[in-house]
Amino acid sequence: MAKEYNFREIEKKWHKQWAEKQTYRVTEDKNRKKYYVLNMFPYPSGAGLHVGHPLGYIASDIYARYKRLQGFNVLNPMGYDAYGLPAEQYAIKTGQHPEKTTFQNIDRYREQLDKIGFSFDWDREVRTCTPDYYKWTQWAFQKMFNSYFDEELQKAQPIEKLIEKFKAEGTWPADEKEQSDLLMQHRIAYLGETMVNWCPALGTVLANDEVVNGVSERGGYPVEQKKMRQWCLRVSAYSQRLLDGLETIQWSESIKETQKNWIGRSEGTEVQIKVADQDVDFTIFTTRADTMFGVTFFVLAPESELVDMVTTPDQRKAVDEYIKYVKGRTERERMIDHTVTGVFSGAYGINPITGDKCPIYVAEYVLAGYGTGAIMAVPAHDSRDYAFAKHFDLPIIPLVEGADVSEESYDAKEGVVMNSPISEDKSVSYEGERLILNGLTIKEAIAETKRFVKAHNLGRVKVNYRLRDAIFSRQRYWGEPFPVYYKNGIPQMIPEECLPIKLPQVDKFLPTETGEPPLGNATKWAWDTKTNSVVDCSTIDNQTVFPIELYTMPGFAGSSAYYLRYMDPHNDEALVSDEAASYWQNVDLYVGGSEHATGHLIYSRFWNKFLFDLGVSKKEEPFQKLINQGMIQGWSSFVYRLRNTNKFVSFDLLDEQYDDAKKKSLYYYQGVEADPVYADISMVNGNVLDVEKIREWTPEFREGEFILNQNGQYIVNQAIEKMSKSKYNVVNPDDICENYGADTLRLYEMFLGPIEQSKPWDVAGIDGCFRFLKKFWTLYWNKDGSLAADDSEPTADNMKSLHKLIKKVSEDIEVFSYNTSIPAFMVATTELTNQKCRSRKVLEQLVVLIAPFCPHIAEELWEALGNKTSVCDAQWPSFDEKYLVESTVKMPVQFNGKVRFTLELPADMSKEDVEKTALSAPDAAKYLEGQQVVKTVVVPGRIINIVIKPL
RNA sequence: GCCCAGAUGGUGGAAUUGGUAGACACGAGGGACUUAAAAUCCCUUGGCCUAACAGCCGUACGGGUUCGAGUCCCGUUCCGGGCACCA
Repeated sequence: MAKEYNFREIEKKWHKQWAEKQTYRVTEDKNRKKYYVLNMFPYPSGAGLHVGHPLGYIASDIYARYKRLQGFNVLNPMGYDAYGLPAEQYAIKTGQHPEKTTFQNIDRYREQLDKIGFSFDWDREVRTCTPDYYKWTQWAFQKMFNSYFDEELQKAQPIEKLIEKFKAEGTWPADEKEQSDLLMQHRIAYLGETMVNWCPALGTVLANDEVVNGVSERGGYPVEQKKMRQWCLRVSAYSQRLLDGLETIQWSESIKETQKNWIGRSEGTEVQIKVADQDVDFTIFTTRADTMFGVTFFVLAPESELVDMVTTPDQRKAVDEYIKYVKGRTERERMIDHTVTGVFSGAYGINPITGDKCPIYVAEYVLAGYGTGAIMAVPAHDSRDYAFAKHFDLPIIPLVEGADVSEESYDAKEGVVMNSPISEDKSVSYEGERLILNGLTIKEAIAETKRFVKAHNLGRVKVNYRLRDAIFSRQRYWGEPFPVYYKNGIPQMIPEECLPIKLPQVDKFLPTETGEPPLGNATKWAWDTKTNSVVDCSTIDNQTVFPIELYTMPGFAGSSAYYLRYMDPHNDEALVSDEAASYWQNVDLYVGGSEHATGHLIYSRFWNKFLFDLGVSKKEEPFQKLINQGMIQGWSSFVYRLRNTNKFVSFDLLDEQYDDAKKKSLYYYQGVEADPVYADISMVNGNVLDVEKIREWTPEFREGEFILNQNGQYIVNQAIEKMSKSKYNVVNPDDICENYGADTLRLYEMFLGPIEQSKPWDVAGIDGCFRFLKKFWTLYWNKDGSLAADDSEPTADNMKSLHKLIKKVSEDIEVFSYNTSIPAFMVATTELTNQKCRSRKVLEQLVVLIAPFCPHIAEELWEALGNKTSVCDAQWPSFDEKYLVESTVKMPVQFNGKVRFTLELPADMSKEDVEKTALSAPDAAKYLEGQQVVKTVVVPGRIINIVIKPL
């Protein structure tokens, strides 16, 4: 009786053994080299894991196991990003405490994860919502509060140093409030009056990366601009370091590019502009200093305080009206609608280069938050200035030879400069020198203008960044509370030794009736400075008892330094001990979705750089190598209901019409429009709906009438979409584990395609992987159920098959090309089966090779082969080229009446031997027969080209 | 508009990095075993032409370099991603 591949028993057995023997426990071991593998930890949602989640976990698990087999001490932890909006919204709806639902979800996640056989060290699990974890989030915030960014040193320094500096300068104010206000302008975590993205529907502010196309990323609600006092993190101070760091890490080019765009460095020039007939001047920022001769007007941002200063009395009314109009527009409107608007301020600015007086306008196309909020307009060479000039009928002066600006501006930075100046009297002389750019290329002209402006003190060279400070306050309940109380409106830090300050209980999770954040509902939320403890709000006297901050921290707070906590998760003295941080350094391999490119991956880098400045983190960059796993999409199924009826029509009976306005197809049945309704994929087989099953699903279907096609089937329409509960296209990994086993699931998820690519889940192919594992299993057993391995020496063919595989798999794993290893496994297994390989040596190494991919079957076979230890502690086989290469003819080609062919030979052969071997190789003989050797060329390595012609 | 990454059978995708394009898998078709089904195994499967052998064409399109191009260079088209009144 052949031994059956009973994956259920095998997997159960090894899950138990791994847990009992703590196979995946890791400790710092100075004698071994470390390797740190990390997945972006999941938010435990109520829907549980779907097959898309484990994709990255499996990929990193394979790598972690591979590294361990290579002798590295591998840290591969897992935890939960447990604070988040969905739990809070669920709490608002049901009254259930978010902690309860979050912990339930975590248990469910853990159960699902355990089934897949990951090598996580669960002793190191972290949850961002537990006090022993968020103590260190609060601690880091306080450190940021007590630090400033020293521009010269380009690093964070204690705020005390700045106070000393102010005292030495004599600029340190006596008043406590003034002191606080002054320091606020420098602290890395600071309280600022800023324009924020306010989302009324969610009742909270959002960070820039949480707003997409003017609506909230979550829920798609409108977002408006509002001025609020908020906690902010001075991320912008680190712009240059965030940019420079990208050069030192191995991330995909596209993510690096995204971050570069987000940071948005632009090198330019700031120039002082005097306002004519007024005692005011202002600064403009430009990257095109070469176009100073083409300036025909200036523009101020409507929000700029300069507007008020320069506006002349007769234009006051018009300007005020315009500002009112701008304020009435939402972020969204400004984004979509680019019609030209603006108003003349009545004032004129003097171009310091030409001496010309140019009108100053106020227009919303200039943004207050970037540069200086004021620009010089060069309509000939900037499309926005061009549109504005055309609209207000302002002059356009072309400055580039051959550029035609009659229809549109010439924005390119290529060409030769002219009209600069038009004539000598159009160029102001400074200390006897005039700026002359004619004949220079644009790039040369920029450099020359910079030099001129600097030399004559007209302005300065300036680098601007688009990256804004992160808004760090949220008007929510389910987040980290700030360790801050207010004394006469001045924020004070709760003493470090009192941390963590725990999230208070509330009876309602909504904002209070007076519009305060949900923490306003807490009755015990005041700080007593005498006892250093949280006390009842009713005792607030603003003498010794003060109100505590009502805001909570945003989602990225807890996820910004979690990788450091995994190094030393139970330490209550420090975020991470110096020993642990020194040993583990930083994450070697980080795996997660690319959707975090401008969120978590920026904040985390910022946070780590700050901790690096403090000496807590030992590496400037937290994640050395980053792999972005693609999304696994689901197949959504639609049935079509005739409008205003309860009739459902088979998809193939519908007439399709494309609607240009809506950019989608509409469907009709006998002239009646049919609307798509999601059907759960479990009710669909291929594209045929199980009508009986869907009737059991919901009442609307139970009563429904189903109009079938002529084959008596109901056909559904299918589309590939993101896997989501609401689209009823979720495939649960538990079902796959149940029917095929975790090893097949692991293998199949990798086989689906390149790890970085998004691809639809398609169960059809899973049988192939399952069949392979059965075949692999069969290789190890005789027909009677006994082990097939013996002590026979492997044949040359055995070694060739094995080493071909070792080479391929080792190379593939290094570059995360697992999907191409799997065919290699299949081929090798077939070859060894055909060779009737029984050699224990070969079979053992084969088990080790598959162990990272399919740990359960590997453990079982490893044990069956007589090993007492786990296959995890085996050694990764090394590849030896000598088994691979005999001489093989690569490719004969004909040209010019000659034939050239290439032989592949072992690498360590001498040049003479290569020639001799090549000419006498059996493969070559058939080509050489009756031919004359014209010339041989040995290509470096082991390729030889032999040119021959007929005798 | 600017920047980045892509395009190979019916499908997912291979191709030792310039050397026999289409590995492996799915799907499809045919066959074996079986009373039947499932499972398993074998064969065929880029296109055209052909009874077959053979032959020709094929890696989005157009050029180029090379003895040789899916791979390198130039141009075009299309799809995906990022940024976007950022001066």
